[in-house]
Amino acid sequence: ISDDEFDALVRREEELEQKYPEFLHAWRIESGLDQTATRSGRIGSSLVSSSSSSSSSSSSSSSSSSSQSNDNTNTNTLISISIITEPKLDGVSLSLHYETKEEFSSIIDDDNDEVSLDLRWASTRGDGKIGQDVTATAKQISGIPLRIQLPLSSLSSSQLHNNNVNKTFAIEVRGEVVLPRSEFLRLQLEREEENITTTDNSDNTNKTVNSTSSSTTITSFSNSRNAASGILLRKDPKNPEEEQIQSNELRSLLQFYAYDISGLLQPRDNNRINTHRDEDDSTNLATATTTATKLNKDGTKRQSRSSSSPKSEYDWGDFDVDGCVHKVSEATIKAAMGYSMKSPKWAVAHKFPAQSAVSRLLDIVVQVGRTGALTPVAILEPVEVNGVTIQRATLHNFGHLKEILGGDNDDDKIPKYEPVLIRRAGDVIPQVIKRIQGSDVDVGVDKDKWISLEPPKSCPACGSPVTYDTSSSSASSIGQVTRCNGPPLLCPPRAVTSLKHAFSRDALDITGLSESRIQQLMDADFLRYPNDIFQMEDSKWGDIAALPGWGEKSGKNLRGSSEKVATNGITLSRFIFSLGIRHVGKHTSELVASSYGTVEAFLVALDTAAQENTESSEQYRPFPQLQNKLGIGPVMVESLLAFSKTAELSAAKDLAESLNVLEEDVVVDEDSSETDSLSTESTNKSNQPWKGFRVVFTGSLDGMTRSEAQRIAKQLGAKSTPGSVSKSTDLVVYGEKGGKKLEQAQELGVTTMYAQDFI
DNA sequence: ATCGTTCGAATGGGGAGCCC
DNA sequence: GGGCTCCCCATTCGAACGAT
Repeated sequence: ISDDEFDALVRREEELEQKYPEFLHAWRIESGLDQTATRSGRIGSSLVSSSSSSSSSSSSSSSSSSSQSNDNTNTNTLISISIITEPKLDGVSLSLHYETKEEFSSIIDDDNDEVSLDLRWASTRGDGKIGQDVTATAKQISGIPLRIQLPLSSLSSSQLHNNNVNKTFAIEVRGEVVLPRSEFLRLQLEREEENITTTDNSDNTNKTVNSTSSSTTITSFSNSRNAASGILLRKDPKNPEEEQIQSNELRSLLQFYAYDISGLLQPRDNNRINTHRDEDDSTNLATATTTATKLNKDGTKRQSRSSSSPKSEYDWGDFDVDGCVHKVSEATIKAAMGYSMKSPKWAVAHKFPAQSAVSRLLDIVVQVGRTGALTPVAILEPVEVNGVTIQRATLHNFGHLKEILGGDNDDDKIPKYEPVLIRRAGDVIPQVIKRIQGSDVDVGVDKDKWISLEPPKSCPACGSPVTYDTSSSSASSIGQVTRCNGPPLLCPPRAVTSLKHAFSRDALDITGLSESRIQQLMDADFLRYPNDIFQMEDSKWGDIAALPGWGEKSGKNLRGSSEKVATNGITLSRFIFSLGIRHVGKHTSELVASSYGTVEAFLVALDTAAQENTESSEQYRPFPQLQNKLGIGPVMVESLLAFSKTAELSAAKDLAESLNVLEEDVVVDEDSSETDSLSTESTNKSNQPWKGFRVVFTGSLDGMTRSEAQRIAKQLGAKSTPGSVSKSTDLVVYGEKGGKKLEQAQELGVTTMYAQDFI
């Protein structure tokens, strides 16, 4: 529901509470949170409700609870959580990695009271994927220290007595790179002026090779986030000194504000570096009132920038802010809450409402996706929203489309030029909100002026009949995805997007091949299967370079890219991901890869599956290795089975032939491949002391991550390794600082085991 | 002119675990 | 077993940048 609807509900609740105070929950009165909860909307209420659930059911596992402070005998114990609110800067996120020079052991031995960490590298996009390496630029950005000193006392005792003595000690600092608005405006003016003068010159002396700048006209920046991004990604200029200076100047305009420090920085005994405020003090960050925390540790004196702008560095009136972020400040609770794949779970963003505008619907076109999904897209009269022109917006599917545009009578068509309300969701994505009935344009009965809202009966690209995703229970057609049911490779848009997917960065990682280039190569008969790029004959590379839009350089680059992949090889999970099997994305590919280890094993499994009788009643029979894999269910197995029976299987085999597909190794974080010793263990069925157990891990397990431990438990026959303790739990393995779960286990009489014994 | 990348949200799904 | 939450998967949009 929209923020407006939510606020309306909150107001109604307030009214009801005043009218019937006898129904107020005890926690609302006690917590003192009720005011903020209603005022700040979602964030407040979601936190309140989660803490209320933990107090109402005695055995539920609240995320963390500071166990020392459980001296309160009240059954309605509330966990006190402090929330810090900061502005959400609109910039480019940056991940900084700092590492000690020496191994960890020597740091302790030297009787230092500080650890120094040096900036190793900086990359855009910190989570999971490695973004672009921008280390060189980052070193010149104001607010990014080259070295950080941390007091040893800030490290937890478990870290100090860690077994990993011969590892270096590293932390990751995440933050936002921004260009202050004043600088942005100044740059914009400068560029506009420069453009006027250069265009004036070029009118007369077009031929003169100008020495000051490249021949392309300098376009002015349109918004400060993109400008920051552009400056950040700008590479080191090779040639003239002049450009070098200009580049350095631009870089020095950027500023960095940290919002998260993670890695091995842990609280010690819950005292040191506990709340946000303490964290600030210990690393000499800004005070709590400054909102954006600035990482500005001494030791590295940044050259102070030109004092043209004497404003306070914490005056965020000079920054673009697109909302605010509410964060849990206690480090222990933050650590317990952890991260999802994309973002921390201890922070919630509350964004400013998006601007909306009115446009007109000109047409609805149907796009064909890689999996055959037919997606309706609205073609709109161009309108300006938040400084950009909107002309298209996805309508997701035909059920959703009808709900938005269907009108009062559930029409199956809509007149052209009908006004629609649109906005940019999150200030980025064009979105059609609703139809505004009552057009001032009368289109009459002209058939061309009416736009159909019905899904097509056949694929607009290849003419194959369509199917509708059958949702398991609901028979309603709302929201169903319409799909092209024909052979994927005979449907042009599907063939192109399949190849695009196979060459994408997370798959085979071939650069220089966009969708349009792939289309071009397919039309010219150079490309049909992914493997073709690796089997290209020498002469054909020349032919490609001769195609329109190509050149010697681009041809050579593409060839270089493919040869690099061929020689360096790719991991098994990337190989599997590149096949584009439905329901088998990046993560699932890793799961599958970790089940088979080698391509050979994987292909053999597909082969045997292909020969299986489809009528088999046992769901996992075609893929016994996947049976106990968490995260892989019947639909995925079905999808793999379907793939094994298509012609694409032989294409996959060819690809495996010409590529060096690497065995998965333990470098992968979660659910990584099996090491040799483990796989022999797993094949030895007799060695399963925990057969059928449900095993829960809690506390820190020396020497291994929790996911590693969970995997090993499964090797030992464990049935599942859930995250919390319940009645059905058979065994709890506890390490240092295992708090609540251990207590619960003892209450429930579940068997427990010390982590060292487990190891 | 093209390519790859960045920012972000919305849709409807599958898989898994927990509570009742 | 139904209801619910959380994570993962696929798909869509546009502007700006450096490099080519």
